[in-house]
Amino acid sequence: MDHPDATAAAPVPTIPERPDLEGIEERWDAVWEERGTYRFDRTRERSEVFSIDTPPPTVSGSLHVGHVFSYTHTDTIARYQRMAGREVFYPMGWDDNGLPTERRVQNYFGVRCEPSLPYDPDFAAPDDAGDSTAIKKRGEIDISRRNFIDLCHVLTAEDERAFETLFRRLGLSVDWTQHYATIDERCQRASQRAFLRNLARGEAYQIEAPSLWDVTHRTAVAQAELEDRERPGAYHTLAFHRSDGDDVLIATTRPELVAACVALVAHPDDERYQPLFGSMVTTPAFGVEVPVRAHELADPEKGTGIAMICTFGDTTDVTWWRELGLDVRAIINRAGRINPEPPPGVDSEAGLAAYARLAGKTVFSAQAEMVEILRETRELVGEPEAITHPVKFFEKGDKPLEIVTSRQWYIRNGGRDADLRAALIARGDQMAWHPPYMQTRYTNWIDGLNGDWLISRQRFFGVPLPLWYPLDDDGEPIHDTPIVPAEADLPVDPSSDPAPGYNESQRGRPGGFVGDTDVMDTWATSSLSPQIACGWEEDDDLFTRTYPMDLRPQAHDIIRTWLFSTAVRSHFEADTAPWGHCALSGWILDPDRKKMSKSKGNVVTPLDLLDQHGSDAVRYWAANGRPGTDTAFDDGQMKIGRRLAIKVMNASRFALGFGADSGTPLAVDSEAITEPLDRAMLLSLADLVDEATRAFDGFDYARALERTEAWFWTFTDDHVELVKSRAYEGNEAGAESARHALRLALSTLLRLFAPFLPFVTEEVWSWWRGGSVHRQAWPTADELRDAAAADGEHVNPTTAAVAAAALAEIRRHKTTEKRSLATPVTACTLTDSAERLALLRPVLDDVAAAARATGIDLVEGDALSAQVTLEPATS
RNA sequence: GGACCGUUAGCUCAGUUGGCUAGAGCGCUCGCCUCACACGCGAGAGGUCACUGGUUCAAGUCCAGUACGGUCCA
Repeated sequence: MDHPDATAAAPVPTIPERPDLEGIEERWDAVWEERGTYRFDRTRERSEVFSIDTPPPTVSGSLHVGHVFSYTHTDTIARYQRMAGREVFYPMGWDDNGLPTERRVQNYFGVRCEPSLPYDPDFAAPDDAGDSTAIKKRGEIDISRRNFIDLCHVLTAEDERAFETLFRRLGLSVDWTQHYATIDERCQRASQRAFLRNLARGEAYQIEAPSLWDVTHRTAVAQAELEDRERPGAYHTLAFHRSDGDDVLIATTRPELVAACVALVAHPDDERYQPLFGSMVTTPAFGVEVPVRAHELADPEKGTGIAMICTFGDTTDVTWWRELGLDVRAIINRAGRINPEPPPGVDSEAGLAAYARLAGKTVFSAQAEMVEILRETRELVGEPEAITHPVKFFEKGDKPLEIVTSRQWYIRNGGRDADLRAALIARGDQMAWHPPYMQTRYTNWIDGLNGDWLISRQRFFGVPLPLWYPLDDDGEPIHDTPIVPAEADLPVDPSSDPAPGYNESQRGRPGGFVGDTDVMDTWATSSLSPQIACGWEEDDDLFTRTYPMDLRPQAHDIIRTWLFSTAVRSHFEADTAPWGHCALSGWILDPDRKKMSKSKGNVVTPLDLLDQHGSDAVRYWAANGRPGTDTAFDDGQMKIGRRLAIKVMNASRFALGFGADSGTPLAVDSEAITEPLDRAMLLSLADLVDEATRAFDGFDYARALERTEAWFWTFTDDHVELVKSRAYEGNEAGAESARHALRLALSTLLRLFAPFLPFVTEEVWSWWRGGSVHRQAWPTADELRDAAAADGEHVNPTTAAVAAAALAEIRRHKTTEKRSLATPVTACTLTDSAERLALLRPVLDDVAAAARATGIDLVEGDALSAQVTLEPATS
């Protein structure tokens, strides 16, 4: 069934005298909203729907040029699909869940989340919010997690309004009645429900194990949130001691961990150390006996080829520790300081004395102290050798990650299971990747996983793990038997809601219960965006019409996080890939080819850009960025976009100027199109439609735009000039042919441009056509080819190019003579090949008229040339 | 260290299964108020397609390698 706009009757035309672009964004946004132009029609079948899993931008920041860029790409595809007959499901989400918001709420309101506090239903936001001096004076107020989350809503609501304003201004054809926020109740419910189902099926589990730990935020982090940063460090060569009195030298960048050393390791093939395998050595300073072991991960090239294994210095230590079955001798606590108590094995007098000098120190100062100790014991060999090496950081952190042992929740992701890994890689083959090489990143990431997905975070602002634990008679939690809520009761906050079957008064009491205080990783919620947007388990009707979704657009840097985790959730929950297509957009680079970033001060405010150039112009620039390709910020392109929008208006004014004052709607009658030049133009346009359609079907919006734009400029420069005289003052049939062809071409062009320039095309469409251009049918080449041969006569499509070349040749003479193009030609002889002259003859009158020539003589020759006599200059 | 992407006119980029004298826009130069548009129109200059080999009748396009830039992962 067609949308009503597609069949709306044409109005009496109203063509402005001097059309301009001022204010069209606000005007049309209001109209689209009022008419529900982009409202999703949920009566349509799945096969008729095109559903888009829009990336929810992080609310506690501000939108930047990169958003404008990539969201425009998606919108061009949405608009194309809508015109191509699909009912587009295009919701918008906001990602307000997570650390960035937490920090902002904390600072803005002067509060601190204390998950052990009960919910206070009467709590009101502090009235000195935003006043940092007042807050400093009174200090932070401790509030419950649920109250904290309420404040979050207050603050993010403002940002979300600003974001919506910007996106509307940009012309995104989002259905604004469909939206979600990752911390809202619906998302919390979905997130907890999915977790409980993962748990029930054995896909989620908890384990006490060494994991990556950010000491600043005091939380565990996942592999996907790591980044390597180059940091200065130094190799310290230390002497371990053999029982025969010889020393074994090892090089380490972390001498402060000697007390945590549990073994030495070298490569099994390393002949230097083979005699030592299986023997014991003692550690410097502490005199602890540790074994020498063999493992392939030891790098013979690195340092002295033999390394110390500590619990835990890095992820390789964890691997060695696990695979070699070593002891635990942990010395770093969750605050990133050396434990007050020495680890097992450190019990000699000298060892205890040395350890006492480290206890309580930060890792940084412990290192300095340890080096001092080793100098005193003469077990530091030579001087430390300064190096630069990659160190693992939490992407949002500013101190190196440590590894501490803690009880955490995980979701299986193939990191420990070859079958699951293969299955998830195979999911990649069920999606079409745009551009295709992005799939390699997905596959590589999964191949490189070294553990399951750690989802518990020791933070507050997030979706709580929906779990309680019974307390034994001593008041200790029994972690092995977590208590789960009924799905009907979701969402729950275990720190405010009592466990099922218990009273709140039993919280924390022996024999009672305790709530899990952790929240889930942000990605554990946003990985469910298809389920959330499509109404999983809450709106079955919507779900069957929209899921799995058609398109996931996103930036390529979050393939390892958002894209992959979404694939994991859909794999478990629905045994399917979450989408048929994923489109990866590139970065915006500044003119120096560096990634745009705030710290460099080169970020331009998107709203300023839209104000300055107009939304269509900014979209034009964005749509020129090819899928997956990094693109330089270039306001020159925006200026070109603006010129294009203006040109569309002016050309439309010309094309529609004939019969516009008759008081009747302007007709497009293909029967009237009889002139060969008009017909040849339509054939060329048909080819363009084919090409643009093919490009869009392959998600290559940039190509569709490029071709349409190039065709349009040729159209205005050549075709319009060639038919102008005939349209104005030709005989009845000739004039009508020109006019109807111009209108048909314009109607087609407006639709081809509509995905890119939604405002100006809608404006021009409204001058003479009914309904919204954005709900019209995408043009087809067939309708144009039929119109070009309404009477069964076929024209050679090359005709248009030959005529244009002839006109250009005459124009060149006028330019060379430095005369106006309006200068009359008193005599003209054109030479060209016989074939081309045959094409030229039927359209010669058009060429002559455009050249202001009384007549043109044709002479057969090798190549195109012209002899032109101009009317003498009157000076 | 591994993988992926890129390298075409001063700048930004097209160039689809190998087949033109390698294109566009911007910028530059020179002109032009031509009844849609001076926010415009016409014309011109400008390139050893990063480099080295190879396949082929034919390579910007395919293959191998090198250099440089970028990204992701170790």
